[in-house]
Parts: sequence; structure tokens; C-alpha cells
Amino acid sequence: MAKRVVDVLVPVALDRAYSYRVPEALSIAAGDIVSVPLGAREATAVVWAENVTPNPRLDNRLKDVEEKLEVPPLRPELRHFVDWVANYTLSSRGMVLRMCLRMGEHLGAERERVGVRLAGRAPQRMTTARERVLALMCDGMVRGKSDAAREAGVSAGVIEGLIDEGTLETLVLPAEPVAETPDPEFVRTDFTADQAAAATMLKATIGGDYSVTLLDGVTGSGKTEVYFEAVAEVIRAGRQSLILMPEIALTAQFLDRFAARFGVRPAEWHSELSPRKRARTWRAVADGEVAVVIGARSALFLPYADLGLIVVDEEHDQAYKQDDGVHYHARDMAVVRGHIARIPVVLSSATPSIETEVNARRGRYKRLALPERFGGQAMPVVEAIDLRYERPPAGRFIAPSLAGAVANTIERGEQALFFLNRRGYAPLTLCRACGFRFSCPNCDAWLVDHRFRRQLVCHHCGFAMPHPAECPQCKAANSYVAVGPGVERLEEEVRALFPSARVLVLSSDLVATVERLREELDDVAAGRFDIVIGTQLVAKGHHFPKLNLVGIVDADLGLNNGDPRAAERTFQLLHQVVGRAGRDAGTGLGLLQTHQPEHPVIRALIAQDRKAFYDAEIEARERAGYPPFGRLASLVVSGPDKNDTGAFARALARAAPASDDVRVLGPADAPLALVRGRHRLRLLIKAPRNFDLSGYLREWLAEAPKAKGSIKVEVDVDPQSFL
DNA sequence: AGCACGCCGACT
DNA sequence: GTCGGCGTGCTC
Repeated sequence: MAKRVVDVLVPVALDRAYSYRVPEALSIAAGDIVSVPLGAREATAVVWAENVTPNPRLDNRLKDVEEKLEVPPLRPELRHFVDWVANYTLSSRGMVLRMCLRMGEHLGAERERVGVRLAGRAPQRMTTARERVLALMCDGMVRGKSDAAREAGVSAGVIEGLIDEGTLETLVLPAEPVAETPDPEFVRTDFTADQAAAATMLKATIGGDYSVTLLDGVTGSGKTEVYFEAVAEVIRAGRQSLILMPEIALTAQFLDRFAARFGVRPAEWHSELSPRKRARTWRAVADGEVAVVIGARSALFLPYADLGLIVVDEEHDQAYKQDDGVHYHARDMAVVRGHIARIPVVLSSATPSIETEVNARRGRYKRLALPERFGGQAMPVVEAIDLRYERPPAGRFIAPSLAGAVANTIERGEQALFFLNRRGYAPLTLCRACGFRFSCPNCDAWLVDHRFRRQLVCHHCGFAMPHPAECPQCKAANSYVAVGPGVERLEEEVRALFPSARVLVLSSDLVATVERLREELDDVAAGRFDIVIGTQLVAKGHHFPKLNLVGIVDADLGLNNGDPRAAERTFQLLHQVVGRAGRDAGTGLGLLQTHQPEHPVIRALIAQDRKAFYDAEIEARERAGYPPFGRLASLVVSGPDKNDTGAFARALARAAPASDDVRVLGPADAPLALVRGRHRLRLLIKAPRNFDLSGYLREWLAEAPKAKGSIKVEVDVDPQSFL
């Protein structure tokens, strides 16, 4: 009888599963994680289905499944999710599976941790290093080998030597748990009536079927503590919770808040985990040993043993969109995973995305509103500084009234924040003599002056060059002018204005390590700085008790780039930043420097009239047929040769299947027409709301001419930029 | 995504 | 004469 055959999905860029024979000795079922030969190498892959009718043409080419790994199988819910995401995003199923198997080759047997303990016998020869070890170990405690060496201040070799002599004995340590079990009753939070009501409603969704709840509350209204009650309920039920965060590396304070509520820190999942930690966490999640995972978007693809709740914190945040490899939006896919797993999903935000707001207004999502700040804290007062009437001095960017407000603030011993979402010293450098502008040789972008690094830098491809001594065009010497402000230039101005203030600049390119950043944020929270100058980095998830003034240096930045989503994004970002002001003591003040105080975004921020802004935005979207009232996809064609790339993009556009529902726009230059030496053209596809856009695109790409050479086509369903 | 195979430039 | 650049194509 012919051997049994199974279809195995391998984590490579393949959409179809491959067939493998199953050796008699292996007991294998769908979902099992196996090792299979693939070309010259071995791959960790997943059995997707039984194959009762193997392709006869492959008969003598089928290879055997190598082994079954001692790991829990991927549950049907997750396999279904992989298929769904691949189909929706037009990615290969293998690449989506790969996101679930991110622990890679470290899945193998757990390496034993070896501990040492004093055995009694004195060493034949005594040295000072050995004395230190004995002094440490004389308490009879068991310590890990490396811990013992570190604590005694000796090298690992000294410990080994004492083991050889029989002075120390070794024993296998139990594996350290990835995270301790959180205690749902560790602390009882004192809630206001609003919060208690929201917590009760949210708890009522736990254990029920799929549901989506928008937890809608201003900064400081206690959204986190409210959804912690839902998490507590899931822990009581013995199931797992996932809390998604936009940028996990920056959320040390969040871990502490979690620990304050549950007694221990949750398990973390993000790209900066070490391979070992990653493998152990993956396994603990799969084994159901971890009750709560807090993670970046990739945590959505973990193999939870029994997921009972997904929370998406700051659901409007752009960082949830993955734009390389598989293009997906983690908030949307969280809702899909919740639907497939039949569990509740909580979306939390002070400034919901238009999509979520529309879903809440239509009743597709339940809304729980927390309208007030915790402890009756007032919202910050927000005012505009009209730069048309109050100009900063030439070459300066801080208007006198903003400078005055900052002076008052630091005099009172409080902190001020200058927000400017621009890294470096100046976004543009030009030659005063001939007008030459420094631009990137590989990209369609200006070179940004980074004086701290003493370089001109491209923010898109990383190209960097030193400031040349003379203008490359007219050879004039010392003719450069820096145009516009970046945080480094702002720092100069701030130090000149406030010479005795303690100033800190926070910008992603100045961050040495995440640890260092966490220390700096702690220093700010502890009041060791008077003035913080920051980019987007400061907008997210930090609580600075003494911060009472936020100055937005350029509120117009990002408003006028023509993207229909620009207004929404600017509103969300500025609202979040202004919300940093005045959370503990006194009333906070937000000052927006702007040239267009009548702009709906600025007006909404000043009047604190969120509803008016959403009404207008939603109406505009509806009128234009933009999401969520219509659907969008983009095809970006890129290649090294401009003409070839353009010709292919036009051929691709001509191959679009005819449809009364669909409009294909372009090809036009993509928002960045040249990146890393590749020319980029974009097709935008508009379709009605209930249209099967993925199916349409799949049919189109199957019939269309294939990209050859180094021309590439990237598909993005639901792109974030509408431009 | 890897990895091997394959065909044209600067070196021990 | 080889080493090696990365373009192209395959992996049950």
C-alpha cells in the first residue's frame, strides 16, 4: 500500500502547500509542527491537511516528513486565520505562516539551566577569586552558573574549576517561567461611577461570543485600568489575553501599571526580544503557561493555547500598519482573529480612527465612553498662537508668547514640552549664492541636516554625506543656509532663550538603546529636566506628572500634504501630545503655533470639539467614497529603470479586468517617486464598500503580464495613504 | 524567503 | 587562468 501523504505549509514565499509522505513511525495530524526537507535544507513547517489524492506526477519526488516537533499543534483557529490573512492581503500563505513561527530554529529542546551549590569539600589550592566564590556560596543557596560568577565578580572559569575540584556541585535548575501568573485580585482599583460602569459592561462581554467594543476616553480617563478589569475576568476564567500596543519598546510605564494591578509583569512580545527569550515566550504562549501577552502587532500571530480577549490599545495608531512583507493592519486583523476565535475585542483610543468611529456610530461596535479625566482633572486649555500676526524673530521658531509661557512654567518648577515632529537640525539645506538644494542621489527627498552627527542624511534610504566645504554647483564657500527647523535646531534656540534650564532632546535618531531611552523618560518623569524637546517619540504612553505646558512648534506640519488622511492623523497626533499637559497638578496648557487657526483640525483642538471634527471628516470621506465608505487598494510598481518601470505599470493598468464597480487610477508617481534608487509608480484601485477587492486583484494579477527582471509589484489592500 | 546555478569582471 | 558579483528559478 502506498504511504500516507499530507500537505505541509512551509514558511517560505509559497502560496500552496507541498506534499510529503508520512513514515509509518510518525503519528501526524493537521496542525502538527514538523520538520521537513525543502531543497537542500530543513524547514520547520505545519501540516495543513490530509492529502488523499496526491498528484501522480509527483509520485517519485515526494520526500518524507523528517520528524514531528514536541510542541502543541497549531490550532484550527490560527490555521484559519493564516488562510484568511493571506487571502485578504494577497500574500503567500507561507509568508503569513512564517509570522506565526517567528521563534525559528530555536524551537528545539530547551537548553538546561545549570545551577551550582556548595558541596563542602575545600579546594586543594585556594585563590582570592575562589575565596570570593566560597564567601558568596557559603549560604548554601543554589545559583545559576553565570549568576554565581557575576555575583562573586569572577570569571566563569573559576566556577568551572571549583566544580572540577568537587567544591561546588551542579544541578539542573527548573526553567525560569517567562512570566509569573498575574493575580486578578491583587489590587482593587477605585473607580469613578463612569469607570465602574464601563468596567462592568466590558466584563460582561468576557466569556461571550465575538464582539467589538470601542473604549473611548480622553487621555488620563483611565481606559487602561478599565480594560484591565476585562483582562482580570479572562484570567479568572483561566484563558489568555493579548494586549496590543503600537510601540512596545517604549512602554516600560505600562508594564509597571500592569504590575501595580496584577502583582507581576506580563509576558512581552516584540522585535527586540533575544532569540532565546523569543523561543521561550513562544512556547509558553503555546503551552498556555502565559496568561497575558503585551505585544507589538506581530503578537497577533502567536499560537495562543486558549485566547479569550484581544485589546488594541491606541487603536488609531499608524504603527499598527505593517508596510513590508505582508501588508496588514494589526487592528483590523485583530478584529478578524477575534471573529474567527469567537472572542471579544476591545479597541481603546482617545481619538479613534475614522473607520472605528463610523463602526461605533453605526452600532457595529459597542461604544463605552469615559468622558472625564481621572480624579476630576481638567482637560488642558488649548490656544492657538497665530503666526501671521505674532512672528518669531528671523531664523527663530518660537513665538514670544510661547517663550513667555514656558518661562512662567519653569519658574513655577513645572515642566514644558516643545513638540516638533522633525528629526535633525533642518529639513532643507540650500546654497545662498546659487539656490542649489541638497537632495538624495537615491531618493526623491531633501537631505536633512544632522549637525549632531555632522552629516547630511536621507531619511528614506539612510544615505549620508559630510557637509562639503563648498557648494557642489557654484563652488561658493560657506554659502549654506539651513531652512526650517528640526529638533536639533530648536534645541539651540531653547538653550539661548532659557540658559539655566535643564533641557533634554528626545528623537529616535538620538536614542542609543531602548534601555537608555527608558532611563531618560524616567528622568523626565522624576523632574530632572525642565524642558523636553521631542518628536513623535514623546507622544506615546508616558506620564510626566510635572509637565504642564505643551508647545506645538508647527501645528500645520503634516496638514497640507494633500493626503485625505492628513487631517485625521494631525488631529490624533496633536490631541495626544497636548493631552500630555497637566495630568497631575493644576490645569495644563497647550499652545499651537499655526498659520491657519481657522483650519478644522486646529479649531477642533482648541474648542475641544471632537464631535464636530469627526462629523466633518466622516462626511468628507462619504462624499469622496473613501474608506470606510468605499474600499481602496494600491499597487506600487518599482524598478531601477524609469522607462521600463513606467511601461510595465501602464501594461499592468491596461490588464485590469473590466468592472462597473471598480475604478483604476494611475499609474502616477508614488508619494516617494524614487527610493533607494528604485523608481516607484502607483496604481490606486477604488471599489464600493462590499466589493471583494482581494478577489478582483487576484484575478487581475493572474491574468496580467508578469513582472520580469528587477521590477516588483507590491500589493497593499487598505493602504493608509490615499494619495 | 533561502539557496543553487549560471554567466561576465578584477585578482592571487 | 580562478574568485565572486548578484540575476533567475526552484523548493513536494
